[in-house]
Amino acid sequence: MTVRTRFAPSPTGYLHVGGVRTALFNWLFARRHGGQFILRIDDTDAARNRAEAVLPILEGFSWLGLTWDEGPTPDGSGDSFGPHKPYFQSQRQDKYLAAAMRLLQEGKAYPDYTSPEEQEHRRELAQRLRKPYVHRGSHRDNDPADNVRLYRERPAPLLLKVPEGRVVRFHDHVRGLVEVSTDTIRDPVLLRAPDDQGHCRAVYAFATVVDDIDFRITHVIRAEEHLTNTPVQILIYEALGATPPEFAHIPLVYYKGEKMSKRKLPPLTADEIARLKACGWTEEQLQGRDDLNIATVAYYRELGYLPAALINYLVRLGWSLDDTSEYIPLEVALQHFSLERVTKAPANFDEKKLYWLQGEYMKRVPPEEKVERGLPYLRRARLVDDPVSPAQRQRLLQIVEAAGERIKLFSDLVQFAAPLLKRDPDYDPTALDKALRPAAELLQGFRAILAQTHPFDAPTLENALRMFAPEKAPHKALVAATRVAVTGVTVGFGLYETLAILGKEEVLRRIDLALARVMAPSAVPPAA
RNA sequence: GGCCCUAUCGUCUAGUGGUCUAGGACGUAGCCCUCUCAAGGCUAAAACCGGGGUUCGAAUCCCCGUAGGGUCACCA
Repeated sequence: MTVRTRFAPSPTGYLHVGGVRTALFNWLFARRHGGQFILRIDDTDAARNRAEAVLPILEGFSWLGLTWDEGPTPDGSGDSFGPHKPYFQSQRQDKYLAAAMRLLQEGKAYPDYTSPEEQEHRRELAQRLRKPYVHRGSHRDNDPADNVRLYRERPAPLLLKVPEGRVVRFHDHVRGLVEVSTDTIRDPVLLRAPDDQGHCRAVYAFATVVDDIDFRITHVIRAEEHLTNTPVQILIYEALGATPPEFAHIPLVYYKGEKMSKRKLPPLTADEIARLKACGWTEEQLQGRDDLNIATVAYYRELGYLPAALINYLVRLGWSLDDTSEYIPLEVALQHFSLERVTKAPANFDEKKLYWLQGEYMKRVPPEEKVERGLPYLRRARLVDDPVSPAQRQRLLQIVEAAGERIKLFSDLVQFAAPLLKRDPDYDPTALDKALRPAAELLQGFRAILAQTHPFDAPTLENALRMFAPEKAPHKALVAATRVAVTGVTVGFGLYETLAILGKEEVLRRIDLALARVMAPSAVPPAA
């Protein structure tokens, strides 16, 4: 039997990194065993059933390269592809209904007419007696035929009849043997009470089992929060006469010691907002993007992370290849992934480590690609024309090559290119004061040398500067002063490369500009 | 509260009774390299939750605590 796994997100409008990790484990497991990975949209809850909320999830998967063999079409139109379509639960209600009716006729399910007030009352009573409340509905022991008739006349929540006095056992691939007494399991709701249109829609726990049987899912790999759900589902499998799949419950992803929840998304810190702004976003634009968040895939995509780095980070979160490997490209993970090496304890999401891995992957990206993928950020920051001229592209390539490993994120291109692409440098007052002013005369002297330098390339320039200021201290001072003069700031990639890229004319112009600022400070009266 | 799960450096992890004076990585600190910043090199600080067993021997097995978490929906 070929392995078939699935990931079943509900359409929330964004892709959560915790969800991606779960999906990734499913994907890896299926691919490793030459099986299929299926995507299904769990939208049984009408309130969450928004077509436009599916697309960001599909786009996220496509961006990450996690391809699915069956499921929704990638365009988010609501269509599906694959032998068991449709793959939207909202489009499969007839199947749930049919399955539920079968259980009703067989006496394995029954309508429950217990009022919510009565249920609440019983719950309170049980609480007072310090006993767990295990709900059993009103018509549990009726004759099945009577129940069928009754249900037709007066629909109500349809409940599964949980067998009493039994122990449900299953072997979890991560947790080991799990055992639960059925006496602690309430009769679960299969079908809801009729809604305004009279439809009795399936509840997730039921729909998921019907679908997993239908789709021939062999391994259910999901987050640990579903662990206590599993015995109930096994009971549903049994009632439906199906063999339950294998289960593996992987630990949750935490953030700062708490579950990285879809509901309570941590707000962006000032630092994170600043990083987004550095990508060219404005405050107003960010207001409307509540999907940009340390917990969403969109956030990392926006900042200019590589999908491969995110994938590598996520696969290492709760799984290890061996005792030393950290850099684990997808192909390698694919060859070695096993559920046996999945950890049991929850894992904290560490942005710093993700950032480091990103750097490792970025080292292997060719300069041309860095330019290409940095372009959207440059456009947003209005640093390049659209479309980019060949000359501009050439200059960007020089910048990328000079910046080298300093470019960790594609969005970093903005910060390295901006000082060179802007008309005039934005002079940082502190830098001007500290680095330029004390070395102004030195710089003036060096300016004359620069005017004579031929050719205006990095090695020649370095030579020229070293000849002009051979002593260590003046050398350092001159480098700092020149850097501030031509870029406005104290940090950046190699000075000689910077000068060469700028070209002689522009360098001289900028030096004059800077010198004018510091040479005539007395002319500017202090602000009143 | 009931049921269930988990527990090694700040963080991610290796470790499946002796090779553990516990290994790797991120992060942190220091030094080196150096025109600043990155990158790189070297070094350092840093952990087996507590208590009982079992055993010649326990991070590893068992029990009890403790702490954290999940779940108890006509949410998924």
